[in-house]
Amino acid sequence: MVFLPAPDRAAKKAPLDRPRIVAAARALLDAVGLDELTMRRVAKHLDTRAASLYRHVRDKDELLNLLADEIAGEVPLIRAKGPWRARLVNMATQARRTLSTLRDAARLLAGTRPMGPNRLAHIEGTLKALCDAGLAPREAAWAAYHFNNYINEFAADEARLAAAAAVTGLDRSALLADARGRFASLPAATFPTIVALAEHLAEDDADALFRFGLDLWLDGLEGQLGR
Amino acid sequence: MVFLPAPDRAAKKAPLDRPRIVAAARALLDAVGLDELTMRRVAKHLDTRAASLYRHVRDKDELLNLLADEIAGEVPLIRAKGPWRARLVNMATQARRTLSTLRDAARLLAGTRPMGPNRLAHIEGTLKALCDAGLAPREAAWAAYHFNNYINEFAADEARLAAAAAVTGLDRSALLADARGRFASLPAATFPTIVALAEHLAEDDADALFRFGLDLWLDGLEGQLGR
DNA sequence: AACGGTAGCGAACAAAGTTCGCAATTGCAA
DNA sequence: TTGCAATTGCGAACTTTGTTCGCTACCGTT
Repeated sequence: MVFLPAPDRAAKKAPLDRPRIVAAARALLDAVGLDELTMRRVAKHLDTRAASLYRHVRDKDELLNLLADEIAGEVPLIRAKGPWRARLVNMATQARRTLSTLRDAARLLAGTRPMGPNRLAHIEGTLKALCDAGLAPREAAWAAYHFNNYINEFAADEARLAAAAAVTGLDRSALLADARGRFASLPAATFPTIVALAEHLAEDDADALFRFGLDLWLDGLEGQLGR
Repeated sequence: MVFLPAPDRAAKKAPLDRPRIVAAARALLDAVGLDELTMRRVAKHLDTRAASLYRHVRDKDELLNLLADEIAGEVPLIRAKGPWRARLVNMATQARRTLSTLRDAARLLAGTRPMGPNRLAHIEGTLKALCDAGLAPREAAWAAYHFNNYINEFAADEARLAAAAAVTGLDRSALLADARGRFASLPAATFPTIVALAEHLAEDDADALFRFGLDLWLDGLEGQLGR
């Protein structure tokens, strides 16, 4: 007859379930980042131990997929009204803003498959806009793939930069300045163009860079419409 | 006085150095893939133990960066002659072909920073072509960033698919067919466009998909030239 | 009141990256 | 040739991670 854990003592510790686990992972993603998001840490955050999580989640991969869709749910959906190009610009801008704000969000999305309801909702919106633009089904599907990839990968690259900054202790702009310095001091005989353009090669203006690539792509798409 | 390891016995085991370590990693990347590329395995391939590697390489990250540049060296360089657009198409096509052929090559490039000589050579070529096209320095730098990202990320996505296939045991087209099936059987009320376009959403035609996105992008770039 | 299924979790495992300190070897100078 | 210092190899160990096993305790039903 063991009495150690005081018989009733107040808080009974709410039972574990998937939503609570995902919520804990969500909180930790912000707090410690994707690289430090471990099963043990998620468990500790729920005041339990890692083994318990496996009653509710097959493995870490499943948890990350759940988390990825959770994140996707935080990206605002754009209403399917108005001219298609403005809609796509809105979608892209919002998505990037959100993904860049949320720590490691883009890296997470890039590493998981988009089959959760929230991610599907965004794909649905993109496809709708592209069909409204007048693209044939096949081209719309292809364009949607590239559109989502563009956003995700751009944001993922930003996240990688941020993560690198976190590791080195320097901040983002210091890291970029360093890269510019390296470009500038390469042998001009071997890499003349790199050296000449060094100052533009790691500019600290992600917004403009993102907008530039997006507009390029949308211009191409508009051209595609006239066959 | 210990005689155990037979005094002279033929092969003396060549000394370790960076090139030999990188070569071993290169061989293993093909043989076992990026996920199974461990320091211990690299060491074993050189008939030594993991600890020895650290005399020649700071850590695994450095080795991966070295390996990434090695891989980049296997992507053929395109001569800086002829019309800029054809050059860019050649570069992109060659790079993708190579990266898709070499197991996990693109994933590796996506996860490392492009500061080795081979990767720089490719950047130089891209920048040169874009300058020749008549872009202003700033735009050329931005466009080069997006160009290389497009190739890398496309190939990285293919690599992820291949890796997923390797894990599940199914092959690439089975996986895509499965994805198509999932899209098709979603609730049509919530995701009408996805369901309607399901058959195009995970098509098994990477070449066409790549070409489509590339042309879109180049079209946009051409438009940019007329200011 | 008994009992069967489920949830929690302590303990342990295997794999990985990395470090430490010692032994062997090598290169260089006298 | 000899002696010494610097380099190199590496066995052993530490840490962290994902994951599994099997026991215990509980909960709801009959």
